[in-house]
Amino acid sequence: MDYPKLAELLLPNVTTTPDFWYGKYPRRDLPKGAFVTRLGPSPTGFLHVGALYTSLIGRRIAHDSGGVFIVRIEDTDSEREVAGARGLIVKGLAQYGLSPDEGLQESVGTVEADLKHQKGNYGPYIQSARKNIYISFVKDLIKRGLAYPCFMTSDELTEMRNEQELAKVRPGYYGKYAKWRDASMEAINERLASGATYCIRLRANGDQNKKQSFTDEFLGELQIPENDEDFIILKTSGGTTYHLAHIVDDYLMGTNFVTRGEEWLSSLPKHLALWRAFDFKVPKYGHIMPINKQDGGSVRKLSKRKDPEANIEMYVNAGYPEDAIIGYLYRLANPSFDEWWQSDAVIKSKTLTVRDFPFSIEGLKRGGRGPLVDMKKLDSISGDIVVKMTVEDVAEKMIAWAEKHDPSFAKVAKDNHDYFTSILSIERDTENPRKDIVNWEQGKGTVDYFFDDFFDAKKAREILSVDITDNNQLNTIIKDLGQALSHDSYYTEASLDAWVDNVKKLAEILGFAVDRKKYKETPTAFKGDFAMFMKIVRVSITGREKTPNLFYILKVMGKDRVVKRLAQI
RNA sequence: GGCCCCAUCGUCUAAUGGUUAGGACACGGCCUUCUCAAGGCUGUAAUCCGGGUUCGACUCCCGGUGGGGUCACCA
Repeated sequence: MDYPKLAELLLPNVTTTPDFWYGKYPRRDLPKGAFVTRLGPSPTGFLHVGALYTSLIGRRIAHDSGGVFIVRIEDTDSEREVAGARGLIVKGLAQYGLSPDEGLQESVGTVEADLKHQKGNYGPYIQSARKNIYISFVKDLIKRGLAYPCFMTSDELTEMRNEQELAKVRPGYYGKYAKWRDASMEAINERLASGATYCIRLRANGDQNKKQSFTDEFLGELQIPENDEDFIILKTSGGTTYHLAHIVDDYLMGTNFVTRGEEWLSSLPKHLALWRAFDFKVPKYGHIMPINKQDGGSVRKLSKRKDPEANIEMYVNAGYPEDAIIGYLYRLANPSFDEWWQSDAVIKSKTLTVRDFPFSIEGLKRGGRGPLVDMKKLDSISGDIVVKMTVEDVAEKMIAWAEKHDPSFAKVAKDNHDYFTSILSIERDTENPRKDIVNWEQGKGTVDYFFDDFFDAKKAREILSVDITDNNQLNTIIKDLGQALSHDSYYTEASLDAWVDNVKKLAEILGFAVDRKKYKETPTAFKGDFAMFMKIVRVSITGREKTPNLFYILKVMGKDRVVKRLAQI
């Protein structure tokens, strides 16, 4: 068989050769040990948490080594492409501070338009714009007898698979099932003349039963079979498949450390075969275990379709600070995060953030099992992050969140900005600050009652009625309370202790026992206790049973508001 | 089903032949206390099963079992 002739016959218009592209994309001049990594998202929907996770790891490996992090849009399957998805990817990465060194910086619409917003000398960074590159390499493979056309129709393929299933053999286009592998020029010409369409397959030279040892940077040494499958590298449509694009792009772009999801592990033999077919140096590979979720009795990969946790949008909507997500993902990548995060150096530092975590590739080397999402752990990390933020920062972020998700709250918080910050300041600048805000949505719920618009007098009455069933008695207590709390002393007391003494006196006057010991000895006497008195004060001015210390609440709310609320009950 | 990978508290994991099997989150108790949060102290809780090898096994070997991934002209 005259392979060069076959190549010309099949792809007469392709005049560029691999050599041309090698000249156009020279080898990178990087410091020794520098890694070039990349994310290859396909624009099929929202930005997946797994993509964020993979980016974080890949980007960190590149930057820690003085290398480059690339984002290449992998849109070789036009049918699955979702409009606007490129924008979601670019924006999402930027929001989490994971923008690439090379790749799209912005997505404005069409591929052509987006290409004007890319950075880097190894582009285009959108695969659909690289077709002419791929085709040169495909032609080269045909010319060297390493690839050939296959005219099998999808019906024929299905039939073949059925036969294989019946015969209980491995399905696929390999060995004796590779019908067009050794077809004669005559047979090919005949099909071509009849106008038949075809795809291009790699001529495999491996043996499925032979194992090769491969060292994955994260998973360690693996035994993987050789590739014996004549897989497709160029589809009938003329588009390339992922496999071919992966090798051509990563070679040309100088990727020397491929970080990708573990689901790719099983196609590694194909990729190895391709690197060898081109005689390229095989880069390092690190396969990342997927983030899993407990679903009933079983565990499965976080699903784009079924799991809201997979969509970063969910975390944005709930108002988690970006750093909380980053911290959580770091913790998934390197469990040593916990130790670092809780070290004195970090706790006492005002400037250290999760971004300063000393990430290590070593920390990724663990059992080949993906972690389960743990929202409680996320909350714990997030709470730590929020408590480290300044009050102004918290106020600003919460308002920004509320403007999108709770406009009425955003308005009162903005209109009463000073009041809002003093609310958020409660028990904050102490040695052990309150850590009760985990995200803006939940945080809003812990402070909204300070605003009259969110104070529920009816609810307050309901709660109190449970303890004090006699309406007249309750009215009397509240009336007395209103009168007493119209004195400035309850709002101006400097120390907590003095304030408590003052309030205890008031409780006694209103007929409540203030001797705590007595209450402890006879718990049933609770109703007459100081604690009960405080509960009445708390509920009647906040509508809540759980709030920060009343000493601070009175101070922040001020006399007028407190008295007004007591009158409403 | 074939192939590949994996197996320590509920979860994430530490301990690479000798530890009372450690930590974090979650959960319980106590302290503090006007409730909550925070904080301090503290508790419950794990080496999948069965065989070897060894003076000694979470650790090494074999076999089960269980879980995950993957088997496209999708990435």
